[in-house]
Amino acid sequence: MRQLSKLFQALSDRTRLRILCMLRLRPLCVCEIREVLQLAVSTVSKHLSILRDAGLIEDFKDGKWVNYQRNHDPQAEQIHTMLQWIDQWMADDAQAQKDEKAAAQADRNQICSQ
Amino acid sequence: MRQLSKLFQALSDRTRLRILCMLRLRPLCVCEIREVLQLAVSTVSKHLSILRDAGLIEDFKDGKWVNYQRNHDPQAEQIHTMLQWIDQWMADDAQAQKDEKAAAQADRNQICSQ
DNA sequence: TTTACATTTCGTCAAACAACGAAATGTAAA
DNA sequence: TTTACATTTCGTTGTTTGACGAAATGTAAA
Repeated sequence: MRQLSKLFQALSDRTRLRILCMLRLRPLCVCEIREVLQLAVSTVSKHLSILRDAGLIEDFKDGKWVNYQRNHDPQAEQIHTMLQWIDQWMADDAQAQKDEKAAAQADRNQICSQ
Repeated sequence: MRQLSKLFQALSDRTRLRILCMLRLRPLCVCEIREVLQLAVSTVSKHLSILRDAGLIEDFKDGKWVNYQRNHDPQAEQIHTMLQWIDQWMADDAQAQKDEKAAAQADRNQICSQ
């Protein structure tokens, strides 16, 4: 039950729901997500660690970047069901659509190192 | 999205998850739930109002008692899916089983008016 | 190894939250 | 109407949370 409440706790923040929606598009690095959300990098990093600790996303490194993607572990059936359930709920969400659009145009090579 | 984060916020507290599990058994009044949880009545009432505002449960009056049950509105498909998903996750949860047992034995006519 | 820079960790602050008891509300029986 | 009592609302308190900037960490190129 503790793990379950932790999962829901991770999902109870709108910023984190926005991140989950963005990650439908493709894996994103912290600065790409930061660009869309317009929040401090440390804040975004914290949100990502909460989503990861809840088992909703995972990360993989690519040079100096850390990419985040939705959990692809085939073991985690319930997480996948939950993510699909969220996708369904958010299907027509204006903010999510706006964010996905912005994320699609975000390019880490342009955004970073400013 | 606001409604969705509100739903997850309601689900992010272990006490409220325990209440949802108890309500699998039958509709319960505040004092029966209070008996199982061993919390102040005002605290339980607050938890119930949060679950209700999120659309997870509904109440109906029976004399001086207010009964709470899981949402039975046939319109609320997504809520039902979510409740089933939670049931599945909690299927083997020891605390939930203990609570359901305690709730089964709780009798409002004995518990109340002490 | 030095440098550049993406990311995480740390410390702080204001807002939100869960708990409680006391007071208010509502309902049914006396 | 008075009384009893289940429930809700209100005000307070300690804890958790989300935000930030600064400092620390890690990685790859110079």
